[in-house]
Amino acid sequence: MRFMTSLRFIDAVAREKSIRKAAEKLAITSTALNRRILQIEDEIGQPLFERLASGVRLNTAGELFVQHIRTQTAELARVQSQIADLSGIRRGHVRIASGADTMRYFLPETVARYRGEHPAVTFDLVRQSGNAAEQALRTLEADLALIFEPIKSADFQTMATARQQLYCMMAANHPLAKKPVIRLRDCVGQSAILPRADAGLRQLLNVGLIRRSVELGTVIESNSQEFLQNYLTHEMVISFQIPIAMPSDLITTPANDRKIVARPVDLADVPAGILHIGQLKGRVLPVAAAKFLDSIITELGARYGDDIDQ
Amino acid sequence: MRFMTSLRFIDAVAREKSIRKAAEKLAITSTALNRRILQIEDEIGQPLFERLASGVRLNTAGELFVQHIRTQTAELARVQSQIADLSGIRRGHVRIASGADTMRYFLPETVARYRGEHPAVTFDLVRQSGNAAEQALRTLEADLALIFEPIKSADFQTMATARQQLYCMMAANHPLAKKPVIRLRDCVGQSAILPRADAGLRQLLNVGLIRRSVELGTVIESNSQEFLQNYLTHEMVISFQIPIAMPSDLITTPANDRKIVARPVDLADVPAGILHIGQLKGRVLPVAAAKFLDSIITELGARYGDDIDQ
DNA sequence: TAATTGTGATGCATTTTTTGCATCACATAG
DNA sequence: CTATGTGATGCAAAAAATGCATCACAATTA
Repeated sequence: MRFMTSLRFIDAVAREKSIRKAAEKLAITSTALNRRILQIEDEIGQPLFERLASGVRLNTAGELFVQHIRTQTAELARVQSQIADLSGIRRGHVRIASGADTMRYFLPETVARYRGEHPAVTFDLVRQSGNAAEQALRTLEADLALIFEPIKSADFQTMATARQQLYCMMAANHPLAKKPVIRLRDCVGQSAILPRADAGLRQLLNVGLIRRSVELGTVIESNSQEFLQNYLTHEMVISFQIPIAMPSDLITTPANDRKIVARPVDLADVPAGILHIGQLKGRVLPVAAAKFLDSIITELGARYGDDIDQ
Repeated sequence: MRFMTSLRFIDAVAREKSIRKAAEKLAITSTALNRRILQIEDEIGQPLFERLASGVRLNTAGELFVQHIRTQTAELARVQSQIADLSGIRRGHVRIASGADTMRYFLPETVARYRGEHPAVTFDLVRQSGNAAEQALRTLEADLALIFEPIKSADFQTMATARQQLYCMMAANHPLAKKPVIRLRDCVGQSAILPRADAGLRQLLNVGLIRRSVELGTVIESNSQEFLQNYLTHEMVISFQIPIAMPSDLITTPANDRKIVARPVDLADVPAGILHIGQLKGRVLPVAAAKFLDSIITELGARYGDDIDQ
């Protein structure tokens, strides 16, 4: 959209906090970019950026204007998506910010199914922390966010939730694998490998551990779920995971021919955590994004049945 | 705002339903305008207008896009107004659609007072029927509307109301002028000059006349309030008016040195009508318009005290 | 303290885009 | 069938945007 060029440029400068850096990203010279900004400032009647020795920074007027640019950009995308839908073929671009949990299996499967029906819809999938995902909704860099506990921003509008019971994971020949349900006291003295403290799952687990006065032998911490899962076959350790971050058949299929098994942790020890699917409060999503949200909710319903809300 | 040019042009074409006519209004050639439209349509990926022999007409996609243009334009005005307010001097432009009642004395006085405090704010005051005023809010051609009974659109968000008792007006030497309060039965057989049937006041009066089975000798109908008022000094007739459409001192000042007097009609005969002040539902007004709305409410409060709501 | 590095701003020539004129193709009304 | 209106298009002129070279300034580094 040609008429959005100047606005896009200003948004880029605001994000980069530097005209030269933004110019590089936009593949134009700083001269041209600088001129466009000066022109808009001239039209507005006052500067939008403070000029510092190290670059630029939005002033109050700039904050207001950039906010306007971002909402208008999102609105335009919505209208375009709506117009494209008129022709029968759904087009559009859906931007999702999510934690690592859903990036493993759930989103690949759900996106693939949706794209099977609507090949003209493209996706951006950004893995980031819950805080960053909420922030991405606010700056309109993302349309949807999937966040596993906790939600901090008042701007987050939950459109659906899924209760996720904690599962204990281990090698199939691990002693605990014989139990159908794991109690935390069973884990006393076990070596454990855990996600780092900033993960929602870790916080959920910690609360349970403290309540039951159980201490784990935490031998490894990692923010890579793949590392945690693949390590289980190399050492007799336990780990924890929520269903949505596990291969879809790991819980349902008998464990005969599996190297890794998952056993539920008793809900009395650790209550189910909540996966929140939501958007920026008050925003009207583009058709493509709104329909993909429907897909997510349908898929969650098929998987977790009664554990879905809204 | 340079970046709005193409959008403004499209809006103009949509309103004129003709590229050549719009081009003339915009003071450019139809060639240039036509090219801009083709370019936007190309970027959108499908046409926005149907080409007819007599001009052009928005198709469904165009309707959506033009709606977007109008909200975006209004939003931009809001942000600009907000930015201007940061510098201490309030700037902006307020567009008001209103019936004739408030255009006579109320709006001139209220606008003048507001401009006394904020000379950098400019105004558009468009006198039109209630229906047209509501339509102007919807197409974002107006920020505020003042409508005296009835409100028809669900998109109209009432921000304040003022109860307006009906007054009977006549020459000071008219027999009815001796009564402090007029009953409808007093008017039987009197010659009356009335506003035309599309005015809210006329509808209000009609309901009372039917209920009390009173028939007036309607000798003149006119949609010019000035005509009605000024005619009172030339013939022994009565007319009706609401306070907001009368000079501010007509009711309060003793009638000794007046040629025309106003007497309230008993509320038991004709209930008070409601003057609605409102905006398009859900819209966030520019600072200048929002503050002027405050001025209106303050002014109504000063005049009519307890008869104000919200 | 002086040199270096990084920033945004600006004059000028070049490139790109927009505009206007003339004209076409088409539909409708007389 | 003609006259009048419509939007579309080729081409040259006008206007706008861009890139290069360079300036002025501030912060950092030697």
